[in-house]
Amino acid sequence: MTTPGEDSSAAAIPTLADVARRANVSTATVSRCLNTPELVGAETRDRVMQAVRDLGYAPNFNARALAAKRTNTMGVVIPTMDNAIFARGIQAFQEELGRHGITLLIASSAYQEELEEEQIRTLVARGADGLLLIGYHRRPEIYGFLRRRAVPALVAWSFDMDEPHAAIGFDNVRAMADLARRVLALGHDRIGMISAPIAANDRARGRVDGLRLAMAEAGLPESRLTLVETQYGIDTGAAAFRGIMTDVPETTVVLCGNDVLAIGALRAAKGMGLRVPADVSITGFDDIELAMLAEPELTTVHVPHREMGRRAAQLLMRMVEDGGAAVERIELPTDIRLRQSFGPAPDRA
Amino acid sequence: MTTPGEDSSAAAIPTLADVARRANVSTATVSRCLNTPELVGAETRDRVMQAVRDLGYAPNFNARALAAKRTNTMGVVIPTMDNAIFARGIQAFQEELGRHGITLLIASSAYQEELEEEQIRTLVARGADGLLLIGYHRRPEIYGFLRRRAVPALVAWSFDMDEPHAAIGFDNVRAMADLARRVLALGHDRIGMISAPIAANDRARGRVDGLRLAMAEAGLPESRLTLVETQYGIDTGAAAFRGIMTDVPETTVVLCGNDVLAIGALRAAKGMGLRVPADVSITGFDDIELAMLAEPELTTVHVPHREMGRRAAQLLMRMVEDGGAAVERIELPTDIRLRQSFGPAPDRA
DNA sequence: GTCTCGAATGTAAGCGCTTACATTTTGTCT
DNA sequence: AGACAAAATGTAAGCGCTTACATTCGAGAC
Repeated sequence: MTTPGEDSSAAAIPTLADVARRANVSTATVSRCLNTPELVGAETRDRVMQAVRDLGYAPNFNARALAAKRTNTMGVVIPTMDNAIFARGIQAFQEELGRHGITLLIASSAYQEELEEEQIRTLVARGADGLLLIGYHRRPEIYGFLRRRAVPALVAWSFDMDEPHAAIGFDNVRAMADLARRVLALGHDRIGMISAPIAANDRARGRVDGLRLAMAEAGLPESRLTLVETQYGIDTGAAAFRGIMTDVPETTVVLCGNDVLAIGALRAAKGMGLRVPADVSITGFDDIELAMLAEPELTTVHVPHREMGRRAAQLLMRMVEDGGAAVERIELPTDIRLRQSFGPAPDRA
Repeated sequence: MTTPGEDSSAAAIPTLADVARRANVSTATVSRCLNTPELVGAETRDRVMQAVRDLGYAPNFNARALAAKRTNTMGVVIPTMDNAIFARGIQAFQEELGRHGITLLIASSAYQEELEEEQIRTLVARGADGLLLIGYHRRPEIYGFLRRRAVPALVAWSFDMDEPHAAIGFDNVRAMADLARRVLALGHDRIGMISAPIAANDRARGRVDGLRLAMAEAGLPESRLTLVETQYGIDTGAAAFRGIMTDVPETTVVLCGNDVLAIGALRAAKGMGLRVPADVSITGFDDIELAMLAEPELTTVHVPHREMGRRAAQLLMRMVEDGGAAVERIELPTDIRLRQSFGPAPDRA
């Protein structure tokens, strides 16, 4: 029957020691079989692996992490889950990590700065080997904390040569400036912009700056710009658009800080009986799947999300490898997708 | 300029013992301050907390988990991140957990069965106190494994009284049958259906079954149904729609297994010059944000995602509390949102 | 044969924390 | 003033794993 102390009903979770006992080796050998099999004799190895199978043994991750100081885990804190923008990039990031046997811990900050800090600390406490962070903006203390803990962090979705951190992303200022130049070239001179809240979001800020830059180049005074900041969302985008067109009916184009806001604007325009782009042009940013489905199709800035995710994974793994010694910065190109929602400025009678 | 002893290169990560030393107490007391402060004298507590702050101490999660056998962590495996359908529910799930100081580990299976198994095992190895699983379908071994490990698991997004597992969700069969009855009542008798792959997906299967059920009730033979299975995606939905309308041009309505496929179908219809719903009706399932933005607005089955997420969290926490003794099943109501994409069957000349 | 060396395995010391149990301190009641 | 319970704190044994170091063994090299 059952060996005494091996009461099946109490079937405890098998441990390394159980495997060792069954295979008649020391725990060290079992551990080696699992981690560095080449150091173990073939015969022994087979015996051990058989025992592993028999017992249905699975290593306890926490114990392993504790003993080995390495977790094969990366962490990421995204502003929100509920957002097609990050979904694609993160998915690619995860896939690439998965290919290398690394698990991804995902946390979301709900666009709240303090929550992001907390999540970062949690991730570090959980032993993440490296962290992917969205955008540069966060208190210096956090970066200090990360450095002290020797946890390599990679900033994504942004790129700025003036920032000292490792990053992979694109230059939000330049990307938006490029788009804005096209806009201005078509005679638009009463500009609206709907932006996500700028305070804690360098990407949003950069996009606004890009527009301002292009306007300055074109000699358009600041007064020609109507800027509205609003939370991320289709509804809020729609409301912001209505606000702009009510306050400044002469507006000929509304640039949006992201596609979701733009979709909202598009919808609001339709609701107000405005034709797009005959009466007013609308543009987005990100080129999410929806952009091409909108009616009319949305002109927007295309961002290589999947490539960014994939390469972010590779880069971060490398950083973990060599202790984050070198600070690499990778700038990814964006390009403008001109679609139906954008046309020349209307002739105002 | 650095404070002596704060040599950034050597600054080791502070441990419980460091805090204890600095506060002049035993490690046990520090631990109690952190976990059960009411057991510690006020004065001592202050001293310890001060030391914690001074040192910037943060508990090592893995060590804690190892010693305490409790991680305050839940896990979830979702088919894909890149999917508005789960995003909302999971976000609510996470928020509710967060309110109770529990972290969520998210893994994605890319709709692959084996990958899901692997992720479940990983999550368990990482010490998740409980698991949220999408749908019932998975090998019995997995459920056995979970039981042996005493990790409570809650199935979501599905509900079936015949299944023995704890669950919170809705009856996919009934929900789709309800919608289908409405469809049939309006004279449609050449039915197309675009479904996600059914093999490993009880939700998708249930929805198809629901349609079949309604057809049977209405006395419509199986031959009146054109069923296409295809991967999740707008493009694939569009392709499937084209396929159906090409093969069986008399089709008067196409029901889709989810909104994303339906959006694709809508788009394809437009591309083919078909008017919706004058020439053909189209319906979706899930009522994601896009449904109302589609052109025409999409008729669909509304699912209370956020409520499901929130209550799933509560239920799962309770299950962890009492060791998953009682098997609770919660059925959530769905309802039909009739919108523009759906109308009476056209008179075929 | 003896010596050396490398391969295979074992021994045991932690990793940073929790917690049962033991001990000391304090306050209360007679 | 003494006895005793309750409150506060300490002691120390692990949790399950990795890994530096020690040991054993057999195969050449001489």
